[in-house]
Amino acid sequence: MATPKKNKSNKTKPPHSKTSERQKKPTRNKIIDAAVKVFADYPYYAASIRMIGKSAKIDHPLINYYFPTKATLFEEVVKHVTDEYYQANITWFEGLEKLGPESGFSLYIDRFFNFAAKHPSALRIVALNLVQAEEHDEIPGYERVRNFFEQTKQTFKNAIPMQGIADDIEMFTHSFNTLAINYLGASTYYAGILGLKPGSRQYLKWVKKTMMFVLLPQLKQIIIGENMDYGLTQK
Amino acid sequence: MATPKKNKSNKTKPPHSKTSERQKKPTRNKIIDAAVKVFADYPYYAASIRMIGKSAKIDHPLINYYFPTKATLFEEVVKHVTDEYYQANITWFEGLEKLGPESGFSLYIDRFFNFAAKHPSALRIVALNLVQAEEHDEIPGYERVRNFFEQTKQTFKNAIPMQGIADDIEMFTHSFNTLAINYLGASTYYAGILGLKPGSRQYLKWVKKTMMFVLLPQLKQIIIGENMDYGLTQK
DNA sequence: AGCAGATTTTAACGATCGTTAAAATCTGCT
DNA sequence: AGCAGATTTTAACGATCGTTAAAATCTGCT
Repeated sequence: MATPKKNKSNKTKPPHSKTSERQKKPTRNKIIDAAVKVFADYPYYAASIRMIGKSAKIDHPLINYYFPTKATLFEEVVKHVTDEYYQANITWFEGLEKLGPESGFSLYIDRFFNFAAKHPSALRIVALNLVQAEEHDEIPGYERVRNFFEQTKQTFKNAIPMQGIADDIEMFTHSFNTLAINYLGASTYYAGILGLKPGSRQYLKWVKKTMMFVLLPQLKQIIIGENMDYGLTQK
Repeated sequence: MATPKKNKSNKTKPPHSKTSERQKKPTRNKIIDAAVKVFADYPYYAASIRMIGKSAKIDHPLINYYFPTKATLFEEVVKHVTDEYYQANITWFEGLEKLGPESGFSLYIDRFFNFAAKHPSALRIVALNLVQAEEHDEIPGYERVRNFFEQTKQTFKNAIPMQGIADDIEMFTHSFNTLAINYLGASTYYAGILGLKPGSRQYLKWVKKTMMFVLLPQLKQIIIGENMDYGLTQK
């Protein structure tokens, strides 16, 4: 079997077409885009190469021409969506340091939700593949799913000046991520039990209200270093 | 195909054997037990009848004799583990009303963790099957998974006298459940990113600390009806 | 002992899966 | 025009899936 030409080093540009550069969409990109959608709907083992082929409107063996195995494709997809998320996440912090905890947190959530509405796949893919059997082999791209939390924690630490102790910051970011992944990545479930539609303004409003209700006090504690002592100090 | 004898109405007791009643374990129970384990490790579509047969040490078509379809078996499993959880959850509240929010919450979590250590399947099965594709058919037992949150909310409301408004209680229980399902039902993931072992004392200590760190202030607010005003009041 | 029904085993079905091989077609260059 | 290599299509593979049918075995009763 011939291997596909690596079109990185020898960039054979299309003669600067008027339509957007992204418009010139080679097959490989079509496959990635379709795979992102399918893997956002089905966990790794339930998603199939044939589903992706159908979604991309190509014959499914063509996928193996660009990605030798299903595992390779999934890794590429996880890399794609988590990188996208990682880059966006950095921008959500811009200017927040001037705002104080409450309005800063509020604006951060707004930016976050705005991204999630446009790119729902990242959180869904993480949510779908986060739970793993203890005794069995890992899913191919699982290392990247695992890094997801660590990345956001670092971005948070770098962006916001904090006096809180490291443990508190870790507890905060893990809980924020967990709630975000569930409420946005599994919105069908949570909206369902609330009697709302997953993408509706009402539901997103509830999620924001809930995340601020639950996490704002702890955020204040971390940022300003106050010890409000909710009865947690042990000594 | 013959249908299995319903051994509910005509209880053909074994002649009160010395060994425990549960010891007399007909095939049906062996299948349920094996299915609980397999469905706690693999999401619905990834788990197979053959895995369950192997785990129960029976030939796999025998499963179809007791459960006509995989869907029927899964529903039975979800019913089994959520009922078990529901019954246990009620007992965890016993005596808490005398204790005040902090020590009460602490004791509740201890009881909860104790149960989760002995019966890890319920939370794992919920965690594994909670995320659903938006456009496609539901998993067979999904209605019961969905009811899971509603049940615990009602138990909480009945057990603890509260002055908090309904919205606050809903935000609290949903967030508690979400964190509990993730931290205990997907412990492999979270323990992994913390560098701890999923079932270790250290990890469980971290989870408890985190849940109290995040949720105790809100619990106090709900129970005693105080309005501590973390900057959330809007009017 | 012999029967009837319950239970278990064995074999096989059609469907779907990821992957491979080979043929067919397209593309850019001489 | 004709070639070489890249890309796409077609057909098929072995493996696994849930389910069914039929035979084999077990169980309790007369």
